[in-house]
Amino acid sequence: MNLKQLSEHLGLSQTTVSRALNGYPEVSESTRKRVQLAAAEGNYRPNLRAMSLATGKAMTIGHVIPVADQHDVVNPIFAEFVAGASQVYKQHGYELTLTIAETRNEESIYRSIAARGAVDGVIVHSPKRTEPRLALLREIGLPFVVHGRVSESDTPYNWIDMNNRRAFKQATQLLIDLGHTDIALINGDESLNFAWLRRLGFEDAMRENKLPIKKALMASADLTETFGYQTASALLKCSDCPTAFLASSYVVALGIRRAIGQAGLQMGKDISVIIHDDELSYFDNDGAIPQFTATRSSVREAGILAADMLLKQIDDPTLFPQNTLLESHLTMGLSTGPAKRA
Amino acid sequence: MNLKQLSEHLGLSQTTVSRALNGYPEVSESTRKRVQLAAAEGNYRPNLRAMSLATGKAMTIGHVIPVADQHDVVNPIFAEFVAGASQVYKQHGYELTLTIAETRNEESIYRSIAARGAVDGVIVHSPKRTEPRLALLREIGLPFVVHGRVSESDTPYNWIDMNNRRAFKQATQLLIDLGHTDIALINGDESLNFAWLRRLGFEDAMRENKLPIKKALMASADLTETFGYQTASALLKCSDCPTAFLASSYVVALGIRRAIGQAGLQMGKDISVIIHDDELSYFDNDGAIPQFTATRSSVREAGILAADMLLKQIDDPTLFPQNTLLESHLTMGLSTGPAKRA
DNA sequence: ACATTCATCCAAAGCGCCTTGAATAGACAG
DNA sequence: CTGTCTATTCAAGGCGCTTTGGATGAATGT
Repeated sequence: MNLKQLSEHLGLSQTTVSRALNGYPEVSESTRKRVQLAAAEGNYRPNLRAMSLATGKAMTIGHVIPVADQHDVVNPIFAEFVAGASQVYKQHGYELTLTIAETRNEESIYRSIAARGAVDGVIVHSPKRTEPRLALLREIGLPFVVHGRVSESDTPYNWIDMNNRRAFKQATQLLIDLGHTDIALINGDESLNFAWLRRLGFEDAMRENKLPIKKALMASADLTETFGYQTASALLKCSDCPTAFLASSYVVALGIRRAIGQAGLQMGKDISVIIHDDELSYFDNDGAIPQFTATRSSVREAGILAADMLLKQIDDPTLFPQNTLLESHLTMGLSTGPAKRA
Repeated sequence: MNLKQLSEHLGLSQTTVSRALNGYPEVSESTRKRVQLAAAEGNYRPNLRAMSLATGKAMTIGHVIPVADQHDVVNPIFAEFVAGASQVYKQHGYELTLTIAETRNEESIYRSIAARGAVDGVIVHSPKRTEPRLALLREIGLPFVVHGRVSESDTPYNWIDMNNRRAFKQATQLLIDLGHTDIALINGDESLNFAWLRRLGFEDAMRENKLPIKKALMASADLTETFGYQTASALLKCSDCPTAFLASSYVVALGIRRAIGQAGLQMGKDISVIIHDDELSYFDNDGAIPQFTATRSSVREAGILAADMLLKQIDDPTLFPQNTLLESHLTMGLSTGPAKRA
């Protein structure tokens, strides 16, 4: 069932039917009713392609997920973020297309997306400390919202981010207050800005408390369970072991916990751990007392807000770029305790 | 830059330019070269919407992810599956759109997708034991591939699945061979077919070995860490505790491991655990000896195969439905050992 | 009675592409 | 030199929708 058929069926012109369905005022209420009824009966849905060709709007948002190569780790937070964003899109009649972009093709992929008219805007995931994508997207003229910030950018742009620096400063301070001085930071890839900011937050706190920042206690890589395990295992064997760990994700903390257990130590007693918890739905770090002390921030919520921001920007391109900085909540769990003096 | 502009720039008709770029033979090689060069220079990409309107093909595949409600758990395997599938789509010039469908709207969502002409086919995720979606999609006439099988379906359809029943039978047998008789099954939601089949596999082995199947040792729910922890904790307190666990996912096994540790027991010594491992990239259950004994099957690989199957089906709609049954590999890890007699 | 307004509705153009059917020109055969 | 092929190229229509610019008739005002 398409517009033509529907209009013939009703004995009306395509114009009138289209207007009736799209809420234009130049249609009498009685015919509008009639049209709506017939459309519902015939299960009529305007063809998205035709519509978008006619209006010039794609009614689609692109999510571009960067990976180093095809076999790279897929960051588990994407699914959760996208789950949030997609709610918003659905409400506004938008579709969501997903593109996995290898870093080396990134530019051509963005250009292609734009030139093909496939999307009205994109969400930029996993920004690096310096982001060539911003300039690229501006040049192309494609509206975008970054999930995360870019440290080194002068020109304003849309972003939504969690206050990584503050969260990790706060978490570090808590560990220091508990008496820990040798704190290890198991961080994400520090060429990514979120990880970089977390490190700065960590260093902020250490410096303010006049504690030495030891390179040996900092590691940075993809946040896999194995990375957490191996790094923590090694650190727990060294001469002056850390008494506390700061973990950049739940997953990596699982590895740390494994290492602690294997070393015959007890988490929350011998060794303290604080994680950043993105509140992934299958790791509900919850219950009466959460197992991990954590800085928490819902990445699904971030997805909702980012989608909202992007649609607003598309709706009104003259809008000045928006920013949203989410604060995390520090919640006490079972994984922290006072430092044991060596 | 669109076709018209490009053709005017070249002093050719749109027909010729279009044909030159799409590889039709009615164009001299010299002009084809000229056109290709100009297209590359002008960064010309055919507008996807116009193309799809003209050809009637959307050049897009839909992935529809069912959830119970908006706040539901997002299964972590989707991201990995999609990562695989998207490789294939890219190679063939297809886009991928993602839709999260609440079960209660499912029918209208599929109908809407089809009527809007937004996709050429869909991947059906998370099939239940009985699937109204199959009949629906057939009625609509939308090509589809199911990731998983539906137990109760007479009519053939495209699917790709892992041999869940066999995998769990095999895993159970291994535990039995190690001397375990009280084996707990921590399974996914058994209204979903994969979980149902795993249960059948488990029961197959128990029955063949004349061991009692105890309802009290079987649990079924969303595969979260907490579910694993709580269930295992409870089971380890009961009078006749299980000496082994069969876990339907890595995540749920993490919870089980936590419970075991907390009970003062040792995994692989006091209690054995076998998991099914979907080989998620951030849980590389690998190394010299994997931490978990597991039946393994790459869900990313499944995504690749499913996408391939779907594109073939779209390419030739007369094709008889294809099936692929993947076998899992049982690999020994640190989490299993001989049963300790009580 | 005539001009003017207003509420409805419609015909047709256009979005950017592909594709059918035809035209043109050069090559070749008779 | 004319007729027939073949190789190239083109004009125009159509995909399904929105939207511009009327058209129509009834209602209103003078």
